Amino acid sequence: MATISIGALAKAADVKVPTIRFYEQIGLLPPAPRTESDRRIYDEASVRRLGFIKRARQLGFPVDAIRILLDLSDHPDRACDDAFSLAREQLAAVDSKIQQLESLRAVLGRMVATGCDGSPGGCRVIEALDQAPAHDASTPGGAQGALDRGRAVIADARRRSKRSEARPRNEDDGV
Amino acid sequence: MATISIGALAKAADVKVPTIRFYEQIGLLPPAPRTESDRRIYDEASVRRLGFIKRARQLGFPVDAIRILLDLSDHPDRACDDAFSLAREQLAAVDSKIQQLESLRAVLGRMVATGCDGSPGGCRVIEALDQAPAHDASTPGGAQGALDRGRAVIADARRRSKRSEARPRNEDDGV
DNA sequence: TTGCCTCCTCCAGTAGCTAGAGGATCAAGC
DNA sequence: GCTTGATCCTCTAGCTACTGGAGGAGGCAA
Repeated sequence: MATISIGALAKAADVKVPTIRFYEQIGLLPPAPRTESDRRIYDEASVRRLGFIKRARQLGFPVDAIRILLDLSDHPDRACDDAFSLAREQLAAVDSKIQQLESLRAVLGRMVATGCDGSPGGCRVIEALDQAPAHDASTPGGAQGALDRGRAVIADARRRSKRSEARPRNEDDGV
Repeated sequence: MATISIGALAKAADVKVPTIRFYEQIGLLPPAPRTESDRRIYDEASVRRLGFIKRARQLGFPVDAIRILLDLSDHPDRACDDAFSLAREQLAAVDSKIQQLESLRAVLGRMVATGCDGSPGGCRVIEALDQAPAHDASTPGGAQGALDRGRAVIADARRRSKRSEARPRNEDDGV
């Protein structure tokens, strides 16, 4: 049977050598048989398996999911419900990431679109970060809520400090 | 001046306590002054600064970018070109991430849409991962190229092994 | 005083690799 | 046979941006 080295496998599957060792370490790839001089040897099946892993990673499947997918791939007789629910989950995760990123893009787009007039103290980007809630369509009680909470906490502290002294030690006094 | 504890600051800015210490550690927040019993004390400015950081993080700015943004925010007299190019870069990064995710979604969508007929050995998800290039519109010489490379490397190894013996030691022989 | 809460520092862990140190082995050319 | 450069080995640490826990000290109300 034709065997190849780890470097050749890396080239064949377009994956870095340390990544292959890493996959072996975390159990995605089985421990490779070794030569007498302790070098890993692989074959065609290894290329296929590593390719499988790489494609799954490209699709964003987390390692734990890939473990299950590999297991299912090794046992094609089993029902494939698990594979389908993993794919569905992954699809849902990708969908929600896209939505999040699109609302980010809207905010960033507005920031950038307002333009920079070069006037001192008038940077829209900084201004936006200073004041605006970043995006809270999805987070009830989000940024604005945080601002309110902030003010409430500070006011509270102010009230308390009138009654009992806080005795702060700041950077001025010695060290 | 009203001062608050780290816990109160955390609540005010809706950030976890260890995160605040972490931000201090990496220099996003200045070292907080301490009480006599070594507890950190904060004020309204801290709430604003932490809010600034939080909003920037929500927009996906990396920490290094936030460092620059904070610096610009501290010196409003400076030109804000840097802030704008950071925002533009971030917008571009978000855009490209969205594009990548959308092509992923297409592949995953096809996987899921073909449905599972429950027949053994016929799982479309596994099949797709086994064979199909995941998505290589953006990567010239991507998955298909890798398959070809794989075959070439294996063929090469086969040829070589005919000439010089490879003497592999596999799991069977002792140990 | 008791008990609970918050705070402190330090360390380890998360995901998925990637890079480097320091050393062994291999293949090719002379 | 010897040298040279490529490749391989293990082990460790680093990356991002936090998060959680251990073990101990301080603060506050009843």
